Amino acid sequence: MKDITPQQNKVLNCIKVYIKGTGFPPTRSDICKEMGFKSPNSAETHLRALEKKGFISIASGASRGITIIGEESEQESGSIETDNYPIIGLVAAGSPTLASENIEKQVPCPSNFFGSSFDYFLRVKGLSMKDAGIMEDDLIAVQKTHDVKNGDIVVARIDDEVTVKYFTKPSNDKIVLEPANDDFSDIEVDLRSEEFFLEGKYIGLIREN
Amino acid sequence: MKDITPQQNKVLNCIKVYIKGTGFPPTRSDICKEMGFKSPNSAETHLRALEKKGFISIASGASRGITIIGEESEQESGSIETDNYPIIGLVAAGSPTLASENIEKQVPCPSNFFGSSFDYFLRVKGLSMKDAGIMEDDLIAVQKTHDVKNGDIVVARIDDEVTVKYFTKPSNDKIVLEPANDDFSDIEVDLRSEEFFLEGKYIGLIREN
DNA sequence: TATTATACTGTATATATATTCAGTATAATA
DNA sequence: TATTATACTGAATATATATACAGTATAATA
Repeated sequence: MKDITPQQNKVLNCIKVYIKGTGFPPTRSDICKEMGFKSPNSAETHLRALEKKGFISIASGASRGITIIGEESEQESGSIETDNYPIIGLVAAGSPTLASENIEKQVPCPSNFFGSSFDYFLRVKGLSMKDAGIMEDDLIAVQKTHDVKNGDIVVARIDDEVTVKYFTKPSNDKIVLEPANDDFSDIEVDLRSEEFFLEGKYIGLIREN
Repeated sequence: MKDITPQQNKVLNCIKVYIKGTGFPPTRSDICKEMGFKSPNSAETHLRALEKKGFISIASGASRGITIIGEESEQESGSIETDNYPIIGLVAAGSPTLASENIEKQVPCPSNFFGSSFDYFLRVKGLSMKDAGIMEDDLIAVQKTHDVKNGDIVVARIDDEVTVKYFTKPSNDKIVLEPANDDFSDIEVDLRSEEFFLEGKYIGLIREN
């Protein structure tokens, strides 16, 4: 990061203030108004200088395409590593992808909250794991992994159907998914004929009341 | 804040994800690409609906003039209001005091994690609330309050015994504490003869596996 | 001394973008 | 039944905006 000049610093600051105030970056013209410039090119050259020095990035062709770089780590002393984790709706059919249209919202959560790391929250539908204390609309923290043991609670996909169950693999070509509710029956998967995909492992649970 | 439709929620999230990724809001066209729309007017009408319902504001005439409303903490890059909350062991006898000898450990947690604010975590002992999905060793977030309604799950103390149960107050001098497990019976408290203290209200739950 | 970076004004323009208008269709509501 | 909200396609357009080009001027390098 090269040295910033006082004037460039003013411009950079004016951009930050603008974003804080409006939620989106300024145009060249906006910067002119804020700084008192009379030509949009004044803003342009400052932006290019700031870009060259690594303080901002400019999306080519896009309007208001200014991104402030390196402002993530403004953490106070003693603050904890917090990340945003997406909540994904457990749709009956289809993979719980991280595509934006499936994301209910992002929630902040300390990354080591459940001991093990995890990748996303899945909103539970149905009561098939009721006796394990997993209720409808609970959020389960899911770690994307294939490393599961017998007895683990897993998120699995069978023929586009996503489900949360106890995992057991009694033989090499067979997997049994066991619910924790007498009203439901075991799901037996023959790996020779059926498609089975392990989405991940249950790490922890959150219930918002 | 009126009800949001699932599709509008998807659009709102797509905007949030876009801002998170780029640092500036999307254009109508950007939203179309993300959502798979073929007409910019699809994005436009969704934006106007979201604006009408108070989820966003739209700056007239400005490009990318979308501001997410009511997400202040997430707006500021990275820093989320995180507090340390004590975990208190639910000992059979005695009040769940915040005295240091009762504090198992402090856990970091965003202060608005469960919607409502809360004061401490209580580690659950026993299975009396099993059918409500509250299992042994779960952590329940407790808000110190006396403002409870019939049907709320509360943390109560009767003669030095602390318990978690459903709360009902059928008459002015009687309180019934109902377990969520057929193996346990209701606790009826006669306020004229017995000591009853309401420690707080159940706000949410965390399970570390 | 020539070159480069800084710091501007002023004009021009291609295009990125918001926004309106005209439709179609479905479900919910009054 | 008429109306409103939702959920889209498709086309058209005024303007908001990035960006290039032509200058001027000063200070700091090499």
